Amino acid sequence: MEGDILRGHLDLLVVATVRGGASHGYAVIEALRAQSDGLFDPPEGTIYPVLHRLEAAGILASRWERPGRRRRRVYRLTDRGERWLADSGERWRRFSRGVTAVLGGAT
Amino acid sequence: MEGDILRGHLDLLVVATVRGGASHGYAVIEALRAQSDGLFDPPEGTIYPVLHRLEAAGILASRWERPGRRRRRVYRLTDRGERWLADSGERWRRFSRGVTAVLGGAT
DNA sequence: CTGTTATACATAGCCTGCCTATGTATCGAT
DNA sequence: ATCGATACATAGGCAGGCTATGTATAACAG
Repeated sequence: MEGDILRGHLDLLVVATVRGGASHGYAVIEALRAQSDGLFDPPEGTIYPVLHRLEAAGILASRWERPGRRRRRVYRLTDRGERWLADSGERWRRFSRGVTAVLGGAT
Repeated sequence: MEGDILRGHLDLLVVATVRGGASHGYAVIEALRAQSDGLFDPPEGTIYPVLHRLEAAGILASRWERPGRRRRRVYRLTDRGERWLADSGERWRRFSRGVTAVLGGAT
């Protein structure tokens, strides 16, 4: 990956993939890779702690499932998570506009 | 400011402002604040180490100036810095497209 | 049936880099 | 004289993404 470029934006990406249908940790990783066309490919050691943190913050909620014999922790957005996602999306757009403005015609 | 949201992108922003005419550290801070419409307002303790790091990396070069009696460290882009800026601008656009793609219609 | 790969989770510890706090010095305005 | 703005610098805190490692189940190749 490209350094720590996700720093500060990873929570948003993870919540967005859960919102978009990625129900458990492993699926989040695959969704990020697929939807970013291979650009984002975070290791498991990055994603699982993020999911725990987001659950502790009340943004996600989880329950265990076992579709075969293998267990999965399945996540969904809480109401608070929905609001958080909307706010964070707006924050991202502001940030992105800010960077673009600073870059200006320079590049 | 909004947490560590600049993490991983600050070097790009600083180099872009120098490229855009901000010749010394204090001016970089003001340029970032002005050009981002107040969104980015990094403290001096953030910017000066960045400038030192960028100079050590051969991206910027500096010399001392004293327009009055007060000294300034005046920066310019090296040739390598010009190339680095072009590459980093491209990296930023890829990153931005990636995030937008992951957000999808979700927000 | 054994080894390898994919699926699925988890945590300890490292390291980067942005921030807070603090210090120095010059200059204009009050 | 004092305060704010200008201008530089560095030490130390700390969040968070990454590496490394460990567990377990399933599928498939040879």
